[in-house]
Amino acid sequence: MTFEPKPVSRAREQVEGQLREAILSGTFKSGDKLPSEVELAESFSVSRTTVREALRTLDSAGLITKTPGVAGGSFVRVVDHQSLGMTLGESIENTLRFGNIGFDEVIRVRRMLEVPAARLAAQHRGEDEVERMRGFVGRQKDTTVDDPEVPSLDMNLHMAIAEASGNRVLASFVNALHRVIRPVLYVDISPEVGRDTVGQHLAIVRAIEKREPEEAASAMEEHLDYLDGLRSVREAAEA
Amino acid sequence: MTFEPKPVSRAREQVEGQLREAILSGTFKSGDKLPSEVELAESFSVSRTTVREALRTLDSAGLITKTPGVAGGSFVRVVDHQSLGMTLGESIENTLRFGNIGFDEVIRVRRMLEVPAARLAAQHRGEDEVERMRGFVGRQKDTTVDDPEVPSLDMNLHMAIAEASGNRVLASFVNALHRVIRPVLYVDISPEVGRDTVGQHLAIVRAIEKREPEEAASAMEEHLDYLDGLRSVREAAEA
DNA sequence: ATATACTTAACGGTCGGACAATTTCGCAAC
DNA sequence: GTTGCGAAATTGTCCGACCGTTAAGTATAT
Repeated sequence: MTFEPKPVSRAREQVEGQLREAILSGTFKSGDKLPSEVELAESFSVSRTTVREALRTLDSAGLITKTPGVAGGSFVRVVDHQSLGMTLGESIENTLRFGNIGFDEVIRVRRMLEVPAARLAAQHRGEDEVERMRGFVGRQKDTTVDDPEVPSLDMNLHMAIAEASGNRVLASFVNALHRVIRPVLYVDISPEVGRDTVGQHLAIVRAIEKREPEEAASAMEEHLDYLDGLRSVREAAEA
Repeated sequence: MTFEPKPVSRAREQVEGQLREAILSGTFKSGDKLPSEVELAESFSVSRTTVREALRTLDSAGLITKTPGVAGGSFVRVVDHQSLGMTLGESIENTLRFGNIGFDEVIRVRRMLEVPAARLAAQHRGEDEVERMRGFVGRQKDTTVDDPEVPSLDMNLHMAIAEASGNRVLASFVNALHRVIRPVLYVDISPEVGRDTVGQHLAIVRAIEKREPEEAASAMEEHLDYLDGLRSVREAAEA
């Protein structure tokens, strides 16, 4: 029997652990306000400083939000797949900036996820979801390429497709990847590229609307091929 | 011109932002030791409390580690794809426990990633990576099903395959998913299931060794089909 | 009656200083 | 060589005070 020394548990960690467990096990539900810092300090018999450090960790982990003011306090955040995407995106962004993953690797994983997403969307879509997609494509058609909201329109469409797949893990992954892709991909696009993109988007949405999984998948693949082509052209020009 | 509201920046956030930026931009490199808390407090002209809150956030975000003692301090953590997987896994686990994503959704995304991973591994594998895989399979063959390290052996193999794909984003995603899958999937497995699993693992590894992408992909798909079958049988039994 | 300005109270945010706990290192003793 | 001990540096925790923000209530002016 190997004896494993258990790392000493600092007061902060214990408070943090108990609160995290209480939140995840549902003792505090979404939107609930947990006791004030002084109350928590008293019930744990620690200083307010220690409680605050624990709360800061939970805040940074996305489990709670803190708001000042008389009606303020620590509130349990809604931990849905949307916020999950944000959180994942941040971590990926860090690793990317750190240089320990490459942008091309992100792009390839994107393809692994978005093509099946389009296929699934064609199977599971609802009427309202198709309407949302059409809305994004329509607005994209009406905007000029220098409009600052072009990137987010594109991202919104891709995310709408991923959400229509019915798989929330898939949606949050796509969300996370786009958070990293968006700032890089949409620089210096010509009006012609804008028209091409809208056309490809329209093809994807139409296939989803018709409930044609394979058509949707190949339309998405074609779209991603087109984008990859743009990127390699641009990179070659820069070199 | 729309006037955008000014989200006031708390002192803690500014310190945190500057430090984060310094780390990500490479001013502090991996393993570097940041100035002590008192030094930081002086240079930012804030109290040590504020500096500590900022450091706590960075710690929780995985950018630094803090160790007490005379040779202690805040050190820049290596932000590689390995640690990324850990971080992503935690967030996914939270969302799963919170009930806002389902285990079946995790499983489906796993398939979207691991099948291409096997295919890519067959293309990009190195000799040492095959050796690692064989090592895991071999040890798995020699262990009994009640051995507590069976789950981690299985996970290690799947991760070795994902890493051999050469795509670190893919590897970290697979890593993250397995962190969630592991505690759920490996309960009450029979010796027969153990033998089947080893056989399927062996088939995958052999295909990768032979550099046969499609064979590797279909072997992986078969393996995942088998696991899904087990799960639905067990769920039916529980109901 | 309605809008405006002022006060109050509750809470998180910041401060400063103190002490405890942990770890490393050097040095002495055995 | 091992053990024991003290010194030093750094994070961890504590306390008490005050500042800043916010919601709500109250008075005041229009």
